[in-house]
Amino acid sequence: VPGATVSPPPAAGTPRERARATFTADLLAAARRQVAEVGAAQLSLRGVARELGVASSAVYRYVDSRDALLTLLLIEAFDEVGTACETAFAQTSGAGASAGETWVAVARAFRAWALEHRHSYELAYGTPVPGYVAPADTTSHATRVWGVLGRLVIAAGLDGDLAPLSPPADVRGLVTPGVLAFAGGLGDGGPGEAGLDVEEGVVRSVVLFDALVGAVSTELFGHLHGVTTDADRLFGVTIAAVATGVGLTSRPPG
Amino acid sequence: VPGATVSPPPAAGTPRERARATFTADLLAAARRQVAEVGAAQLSLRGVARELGVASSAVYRYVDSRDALLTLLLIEAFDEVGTACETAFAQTSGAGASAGETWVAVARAFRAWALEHRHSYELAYGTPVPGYVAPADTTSHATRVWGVLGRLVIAAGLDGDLAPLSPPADVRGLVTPGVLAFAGGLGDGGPGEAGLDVEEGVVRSVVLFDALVGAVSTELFGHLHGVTTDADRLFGVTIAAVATGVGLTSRPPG
DNA sequence: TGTACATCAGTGAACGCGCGTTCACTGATGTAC
DNA sequence: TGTACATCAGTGAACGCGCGTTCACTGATGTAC
Repeated sequence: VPGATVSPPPAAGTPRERARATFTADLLAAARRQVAEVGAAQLSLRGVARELGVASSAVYRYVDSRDALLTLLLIEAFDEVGTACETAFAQTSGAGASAGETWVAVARAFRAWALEHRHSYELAYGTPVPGYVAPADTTSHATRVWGVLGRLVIAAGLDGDLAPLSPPADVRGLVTPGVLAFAGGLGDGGPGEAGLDVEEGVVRSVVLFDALVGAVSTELFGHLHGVTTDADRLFGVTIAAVATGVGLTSRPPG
Repeated sequence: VPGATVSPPPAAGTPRERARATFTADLLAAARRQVAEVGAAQLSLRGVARELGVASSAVYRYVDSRDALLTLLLIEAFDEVGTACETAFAQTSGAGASAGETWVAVARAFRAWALEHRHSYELAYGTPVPGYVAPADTTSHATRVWGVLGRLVIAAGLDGDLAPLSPPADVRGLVTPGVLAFAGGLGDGGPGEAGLDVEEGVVRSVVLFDALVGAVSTELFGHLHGVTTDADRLFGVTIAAVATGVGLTSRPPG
């Protein structure tokens, strides 16, 4: 009956596999909750096991080590924020918004995710967790936000919404070949086809990325505590100002 | 002999007091080294005691708790970076540089300190140390960098180097009264006398501050790893772009 | 100058806590004939 | 359908480590008379 295995039933696999899958899901959920509560640096396998009502050694049937669990959560975090930014980009630019408006929407999505998942943000963009180094296979997930920023710049160029860098800067040789290749593969046919300087585009993306991390980190880590009466609005103004800096013009409608 | 106590000798105080002072200095130095090596989150009183060759309980004669020690180091960090920025500001603006040039110099000083004191930067501007809350008396030290940025904006306004916020933004009611008062006391007579909108000036300072933290955090926390061939130059371009965003024009010389 | 007392520095043991990881083990679930 | 064996899940105890903080204590350094 080889055909039977082709179309998987609602819950696929042998009973054992299903049990394993659900327990793994529970384990990840518990780990997520733990990170949300105490932060990634304080994530402990024993704590997770405790929450699941299971011996601490049992966790090792499902996960190689604490660091492996951290990696799973890190990938999840990058995917969440990546999806949030991609969605915001698609919806806003799809609705015919200017590059500046799209940028603000993406930035707001980034911030909203960070505020909702404070400790995931810390794990992804904060101080590295002591003793933990993210393995190489996390980068493809981390890159998704970069992809959005890159396409944002490209779209702005295509729409004529891109002012020259001001002050003018020589960016030749600033960007790594690997990243140049990555940027070249973005958008419809890439930035080159749009007559854009790829290197300069990457630099603009870096400024945008720095702005995201800067604005969210200062707010989340308490450096704006007592400074503003309306963090939301201040974020918007801040983000818009940076847009001007990178040359993302927000043309008046019409 | 009350007059004798008025002019303190080179090493002041009773022998006991002097011993206490030097031991305290040694303790702080060891704690500094420890933070530089393993990071603030991993700072331990036992580790410090070990480095000093002393019983762990002995440290409690000099410091109330681990948190109190962290506070001392945090204040030190803020003072270091504050001094660095203040010096850069004074030297550059004193040499007749434009607002844009002064801003770049201050930003470079900020970054240089961060690179040299990685873990102090993390303590001051990174993810909060789990379980530690900075007491209120650290804020006056944290504020020094803010003071530099504020005076920078004021100086730019006085020199006519300040373009209107672009895109124009309504910033009324955005800033807390306390911070408005702080900003009003900056510079020679304050921003009001220079015909500046104090609230708008604070917002500009926030953008600059976010840019500092953003650029340094992304670099230090590894998010630009493999992106650039010259982090120094990229930082300069990034920072200059933000200057344009907040309206700090760098007029061509002459 | 000398004695009696108070102050302070530093010791070492202990309390109580938490952690990651390993390992021999008991049972249950699957598989092959 | 039934038996013999292999696989896997989960247990509980243990190893070895580190931490912050307390506490009764020994000595040395200071102070008052």
